[in-house]
Amino acid sequence: MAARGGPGRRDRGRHGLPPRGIAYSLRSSKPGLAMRIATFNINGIKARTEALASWLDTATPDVVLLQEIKSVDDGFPGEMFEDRGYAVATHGQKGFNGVAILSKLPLEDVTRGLPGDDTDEQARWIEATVVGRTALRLCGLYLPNGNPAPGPKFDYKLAWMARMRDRAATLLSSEMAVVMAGDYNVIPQAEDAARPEAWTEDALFLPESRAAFRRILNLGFTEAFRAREPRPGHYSFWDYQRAAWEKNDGIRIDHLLLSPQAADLLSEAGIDKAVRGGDKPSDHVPVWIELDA
DNA sequence: ATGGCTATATGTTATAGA
Repeated sequence: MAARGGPGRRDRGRHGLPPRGIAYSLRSSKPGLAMRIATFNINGIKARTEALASWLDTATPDVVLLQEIKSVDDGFPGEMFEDRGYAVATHGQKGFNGVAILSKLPLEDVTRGLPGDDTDEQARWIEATVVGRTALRLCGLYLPNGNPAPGPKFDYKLAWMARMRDRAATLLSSEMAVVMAGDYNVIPQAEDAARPEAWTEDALFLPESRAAFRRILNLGFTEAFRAREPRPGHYSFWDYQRAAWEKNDGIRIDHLLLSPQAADLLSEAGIDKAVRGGDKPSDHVPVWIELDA
């Protein structure tokens, strides 16, 4: 039987960490070695500032991609997060939509808006690069709901997904590690809903929406949570109505898609379900991954 | 059940969400 640890073990200093300057990858899940990246549709930053701050203090993510800040850039309480050591980038809009990124590492090369339609005024896409052991391109997205379907809102959803596919293909060709995370407003499979029969006519579950989602995945992305957890019954959204939370009548629509270079670094994925039971909760909860990055 | 809550701004009503 081979000794545990293998080559390189003797090079590690105290705490099992490699000495500074050693560049080999650690396939370890030790706390502090992984970068934790979360997506969270907070449903209004003004109403959720306290709940978000307390979740940050508990979960201590390195990066958070926020959706539905429902605020203009100037109205975003960035100081509250800067005080906690986060760099902040926002792409806001008055009243609804709006995305933001919080990061313990500096945010570089921030871009706002999904390419492909200069007439699209809706704030649903933001990108930035963070550099830890490797450079990581982060994309935060709030994909259109699309209801009622059929109709112009559903057409907008499908057109937006086609634009996202183009952007995703461009990012893949860069060969960077890429994380595209957010509220996709797509239930990928029946096992991602407690009552799939209730969603058959809904834009979140119509075959066209699911096919468009698969077309993006099929470029070569890995859906992180499903890659780590094959079993059904895990949700990220529970409606405020009809006692959906109390009945666990949820759907899984918040996802993190990883390019091959990012998927190779994936060590953990999870859903912070308990957040839904807190004070003044969003109707979504955080979904997160850990990367050895 | 024809959206039964919730958040925001357009603000004692409308719009959007999923």
